[in-house]
Amino acid sequence: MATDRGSRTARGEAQAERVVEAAFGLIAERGFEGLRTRDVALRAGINVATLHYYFPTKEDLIRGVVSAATERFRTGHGGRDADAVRDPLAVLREDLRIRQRQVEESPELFTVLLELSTRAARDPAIRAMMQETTEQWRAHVAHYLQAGVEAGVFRPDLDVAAAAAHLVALSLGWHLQMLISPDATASERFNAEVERWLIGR
Amino acid sequence: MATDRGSRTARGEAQAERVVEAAFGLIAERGFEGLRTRDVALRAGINVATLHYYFPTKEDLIRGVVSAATERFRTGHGGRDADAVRDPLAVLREDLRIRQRQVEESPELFTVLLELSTRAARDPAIRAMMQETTEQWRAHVAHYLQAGVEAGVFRPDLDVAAAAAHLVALSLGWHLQMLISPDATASERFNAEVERWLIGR
Amino acid sequence: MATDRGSRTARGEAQAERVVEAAFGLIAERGFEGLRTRDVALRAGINVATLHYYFPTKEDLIRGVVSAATERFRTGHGGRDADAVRDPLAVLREDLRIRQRQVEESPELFTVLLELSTRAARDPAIRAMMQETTEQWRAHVAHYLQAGVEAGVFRPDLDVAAAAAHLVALSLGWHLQMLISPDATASERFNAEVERWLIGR
Amino acid sequence: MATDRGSRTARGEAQAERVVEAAFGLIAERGFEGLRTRDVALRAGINVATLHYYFPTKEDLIRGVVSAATERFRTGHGGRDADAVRDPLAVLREDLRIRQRQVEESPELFTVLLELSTRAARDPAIRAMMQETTEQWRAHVAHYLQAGVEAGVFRPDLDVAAAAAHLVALSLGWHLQMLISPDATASERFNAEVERWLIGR
DNA sequence: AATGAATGAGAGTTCATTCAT
DNA sequence: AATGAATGAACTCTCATTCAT
Repeated sequence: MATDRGSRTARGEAQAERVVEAAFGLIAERGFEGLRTRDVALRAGINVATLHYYFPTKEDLIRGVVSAATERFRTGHGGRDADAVRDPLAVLREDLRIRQRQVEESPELFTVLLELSTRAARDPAIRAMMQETTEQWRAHVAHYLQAGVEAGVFRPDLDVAAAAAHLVALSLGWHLQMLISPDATASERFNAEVERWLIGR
Repeated sequence: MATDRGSRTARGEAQAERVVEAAFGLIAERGFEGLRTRDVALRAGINVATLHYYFPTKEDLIRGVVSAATERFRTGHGGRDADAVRDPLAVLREDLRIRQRQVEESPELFTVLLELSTRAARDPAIRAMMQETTEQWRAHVAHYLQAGVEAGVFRPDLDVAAAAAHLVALSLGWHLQMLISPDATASERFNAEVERWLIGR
Repeated sequence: MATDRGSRTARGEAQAERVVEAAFGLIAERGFEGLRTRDVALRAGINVATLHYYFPTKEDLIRGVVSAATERFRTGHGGRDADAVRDPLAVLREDLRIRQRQVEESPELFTVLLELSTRAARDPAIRAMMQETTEQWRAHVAHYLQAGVEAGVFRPDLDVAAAAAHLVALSLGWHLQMLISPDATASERFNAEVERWLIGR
Repeated sequence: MATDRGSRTARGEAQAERVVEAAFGLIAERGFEGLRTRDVALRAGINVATLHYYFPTKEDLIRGVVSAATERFRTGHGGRDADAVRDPLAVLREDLRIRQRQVEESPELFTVLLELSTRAARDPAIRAMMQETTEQWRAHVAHYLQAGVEAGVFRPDLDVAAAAAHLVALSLGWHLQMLISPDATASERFNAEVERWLIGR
């Protein structure tokens, strides 16, 4: 689903994904500046011309990477908890834990997302894709924060909307920090402080 | 002080700064990918060869930009309040307000800092410069948070270190969000929520 | 008869002609430089690989176009008047009129022939085909000019061979002119002058 | 004068001309299709990058060639006979002879001009340059034809404008013919016939 | 201190052609 | 008879950098 060329064989689809995967890895390693179509093709085990067969321009390829990266990120927040939230605090903890694990297990995802963010400022197509992702995330957070307030688990005076935005920004900023100072603060104390804030003691 | 070539005439110094300024602007507009020495020289009103006289390599120029950007950023947090903090809450508010104003008045600064962050992950020299900056910032925040706790303005159980890291990450994440969704949440409600968190009602 | 692959089914023949037709159109529109097998295939409604089934190489395809173009051109000069010419002046006028109409109705033919001419200088195979065409044309003109001289319609001292070559060159040059200055001179006055020249009043 | 970059050293100017010269030669040899910037640079004794320093795009280079070719062609028709024409018939003969010599001595000029003509149909900038050239040529011919009519050397009923266009087209067509059939008709008989036409016996 | 000219080493993209199916 | 996929070889153009002046 990286791109949506109407006619593409199952095999072709797999190839395209392999290409995106290769590009993803290279962006993680060398950033956007260091992204060379030739290297992507090499890593994907194909010829540059073949790469262009799947992604006519480098821009298209990058869009494919954005699509893959945001989708991969999305799987982080469970998503389909559209209705009831039994234990809001547990969900919050799980959420923080998932993010933590994601950063530890696949830090490249965040490196890439950060690279993409700088592009988002200039490329409307990318911006739209990333906006949708953060919006979903914020909505997800707001959902269980609201449930927590109603259940009396979180502070009754919590500004849910602001807090959700706050949490999202916090996560983003945390990851950004990690790029600059990989040896950052202990996350346990950090998370504990977040809980105290939301619970209000 | 943009760069530290010991020997440079006053006029030369001014030229070098003009060049860094030009590079800064171009990074803000087009990102790192779009940075061309030729364009920098053009904007600075000189010849490319002349640019290379001042900055032998592009890397040198970028280092100059990092240095200028971090310095410009540093002026944000008052800095010289090394000792007493009369009114911690006022300082917090002032701090949040300053950041807000900075984003509004010179958003390029953050765009550039974000670009630099992606580089920091790969370039130790840049990383060191950026680490120092965020470290100073965190120390500054921790300083007045501590004062606030001691003065009984903030929650007595506040984990000052974690909260300081939290606030810095929050700011960074907020700016990052702005790049993706320029039409962000109302900052007043956001700030109010931050205060409630720190004060604990 | 576009190409001469002995064995080709009726359907295959039709396909091949459709391909040549497409190539012809594209040469007219974009010239030789702009001729891409992919585009030809697209316009012919088939796949590039299929095109190569009919025309193994691009060169083969071009030869097919030459063949089609010269044949189409040939239909211009009546041709089979091998023996008697009743009214030489009428034939001349008809000839000039036919050329005029051809240019107006299908200018692409001349555009393509011109493109082919530049190739003829370098490709002996093409040169041979084009030589034959112009030679036939010249012979046809010489035929009725001779008849006209004998019938006393044209000047008795007319150098028939030279005049025939003259007329052919004139037509070619005229078309060439049209490419450069599409808004050319009125053809009536032009034709009248040609008549005066041949008749000698 | 190939291009008109405001600031260019005498040496730079010479280089640019050498490049155009090289391109001219290659077009003559291989046509437009065979024109490769790398080969042009090689023949001019410079690096491809240097070529692009003088001519940012291939299109620019081609325009340079057009400019050089038309200028070179223009020197054929004496030009500055703006006023009196003593001996129109002599001028005509001289004109025909000059063209003949030009074709013999530098046939590439015509090969190139023909290549350019096909481009003229698609590129307005080139078309304009070529139109101006043929227009000047036609005006020059008309000038001495008119003088000849007035002097009683040429037929009194000669349609000067049509005849001038006729002569220009004739020359163009003649050269075109030469590309297709290099072993063309004897030019003396051809020229004699032209004279008879204009003189009217 | 400054610049026009020059360049090596790519970069992205194109294209005729081939091959497995 | 037809096609999606694949490729080698090239092509135009770019860019940081150098050098002579």
